[in-house]
Amino acid sequence: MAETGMDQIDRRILAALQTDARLTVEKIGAMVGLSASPCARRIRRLEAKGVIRGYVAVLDQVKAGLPVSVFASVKLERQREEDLDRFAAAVARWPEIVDCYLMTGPRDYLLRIVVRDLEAYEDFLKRRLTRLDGVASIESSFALAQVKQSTCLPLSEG
Amino acid sequence: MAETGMDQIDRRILAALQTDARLTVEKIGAMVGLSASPCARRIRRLEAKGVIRGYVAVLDQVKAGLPVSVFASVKLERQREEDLDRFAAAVARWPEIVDCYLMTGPRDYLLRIVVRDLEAYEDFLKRRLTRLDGVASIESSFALAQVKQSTCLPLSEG
DNA sequence: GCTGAAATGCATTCATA
DNA sequence: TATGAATGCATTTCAGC
Repeated sequence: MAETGMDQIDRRILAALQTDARLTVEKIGAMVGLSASPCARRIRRLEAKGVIRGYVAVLDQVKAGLPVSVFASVKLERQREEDLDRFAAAVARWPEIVDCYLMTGPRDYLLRIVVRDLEAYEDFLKRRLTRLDGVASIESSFALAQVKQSTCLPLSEG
Repeated sequence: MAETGMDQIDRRILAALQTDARLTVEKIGAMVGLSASPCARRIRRLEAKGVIRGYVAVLDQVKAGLPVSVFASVKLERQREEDLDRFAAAVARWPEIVDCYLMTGPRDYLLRIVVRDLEAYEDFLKRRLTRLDGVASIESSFALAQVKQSTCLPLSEG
């Protein structure tokens, strides 16, 4: 099992920051039963250990003018390390791909691609994904709506 | 096409905040060619319009002790509004489900579920998902690795 | 490792153009 | 609608326990 070295207070601090990163250390401290300075120290330590990767603004996809999410599952012709590396490099390069997972099972990757409309997706598919060396097949599924997007991992224990 | 009412400066501010929400308004202003106060005003306006949903801490799933992501595609027995609503309510209730999309095609929902290990997933499946009324079938695919997780939407134009 | 107080630095507000 | 100065507040640091 993975040892995280965190106690219950750390997890409660993380839960608070995953909900609202603008909370003051004083308020977070009050939530977890600590005063400001030790609370700040714990947060710095979680940052230094890399548990906290960063702080970001979360946008509304629709209001930002990018309402369409497409899930594309990709199968490669070969799964040698160099094939995987080349695919990962392309994925990192293209901002339309917002999420990418290496998967078990018959399909190698699952991507989430964010675009303005279906025409933009067609364009991305034709000019980018299908032109990439080593891609054997792509299956696209379209999201009609985002039912839930949580920024909080389920940290109840550890 | 969706009218966002944003100009190029707004988009560049959003790009900066999606990368690092801790940037000072002064630095963001410098990036986009504005001084602190008008830059702050634009940010408040984007918050008020709901383009910016909030500010959150992003965690490293592995270092937080929750290394496993499972994608589950769910098919319901019926797709009446009340069936969809009931499913959405359950999804909102369960913190293990971090993402949920209503999909086109033969499968109704795509979920991402985050757990500590496969045993925890089995537990979640048996005690929660499969027990939910109206669920016809569930197909699970496991992520071996997270190749990319971007917090930035591709805002290049709009 | 926590507390509480003092100091630093940033965001916000306001007067001005 | 932008600027720049002044105010107010959060974070950080430090002395003490």
